[in-house]
Amino acid sequence: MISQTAEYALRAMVHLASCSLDTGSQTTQQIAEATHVPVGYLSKVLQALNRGGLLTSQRGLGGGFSLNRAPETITVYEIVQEIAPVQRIHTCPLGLEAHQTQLCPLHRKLDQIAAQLEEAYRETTLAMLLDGNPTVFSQAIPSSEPQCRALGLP
Amino acid sequence: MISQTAEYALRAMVHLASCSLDTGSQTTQQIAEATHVPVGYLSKVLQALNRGGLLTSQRGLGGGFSLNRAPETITVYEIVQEIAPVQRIHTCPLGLEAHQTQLCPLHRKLDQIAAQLEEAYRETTLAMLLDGNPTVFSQAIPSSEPQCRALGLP
DNA sequence: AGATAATTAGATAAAGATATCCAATTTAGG
DNA sequence: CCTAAATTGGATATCTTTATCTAATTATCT
Repeated sequence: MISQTAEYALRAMVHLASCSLDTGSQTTQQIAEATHVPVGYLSKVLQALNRGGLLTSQRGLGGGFSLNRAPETITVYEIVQEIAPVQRIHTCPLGLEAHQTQLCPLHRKLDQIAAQLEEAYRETTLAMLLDGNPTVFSQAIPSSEPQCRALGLP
Repeated sequence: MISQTAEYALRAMVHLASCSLDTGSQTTQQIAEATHVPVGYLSKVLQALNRGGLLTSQRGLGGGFSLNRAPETITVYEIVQEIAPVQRIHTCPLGLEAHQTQLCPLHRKLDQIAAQLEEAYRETTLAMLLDGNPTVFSQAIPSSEPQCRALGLP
């Protein structure tokens, strides 16, 4: 349903959302360890999210990535759309002239379903994906390892 | 949202459904021309649908493929499931022990959306994808070229 | 039985998604 | 101003999906 790359992007964004309350920015390394995503690949994904205006990046010592807006205002739709957009069917995949004005029933239905999928993504904000229990985000972290509290990592 | 292969499978099934009323079976060649799918590749797709019990095949002279059941009883879900199943999320993609019993909010939500997608496929039968107007299927075809009336081809 | 038409199966090629690695650039701090 | 830390970008490798081609098998009709 969603590509591996989009899954990585969502993990990273949820993690950054969970960090946005206390810590400032996170390095690619930290995000990679917290979300179990290959660091080299994650780097590309974060760059794409940055270009899309969802993140802000800071180079140099003490730099890293952080959310550009509040988690309540960022939707799954925006993230997915930046990485691997939902393919709507606006013109006939067979390239038929006759179907340019109106798609055949099959493609009309498939596009309806794609629209429904888009809608589901649009309705979901990052804030909704943080663990409901607020204490989870305020309690101290015993380990020195990078954590992903939103994903509930040990 | 759906793979190219699944799209091909759906086209072929809709075409066969539209043919199921008058003509009997259709050869791979005929289906390929009607649906604009590469014939060599379509062959593999039809084999898969056949193994899945959605089609019946007949070898030899006068053979070909035809639907195994009535179009009203075959759903898009069955077809998609045979070719490129919707990936539900039952276990944590990160392989975390702690998430085996309960997924984190992100993956819970993604699975909910996958379930909604499955449901949309389940609700759609092949019969619904035939052109609503019954006259389309009873009128004579002027050309000698293979036709795809369900897809509204010229 | 033989010829023809059709599916089946295997090997292989091309394209796109996923992943890795390394050099270049930027920035903060001593 | 120099060093360490961090992002950025380019080149490249691997895997999966998509697609092609060819030989083998099966079935029908004359």
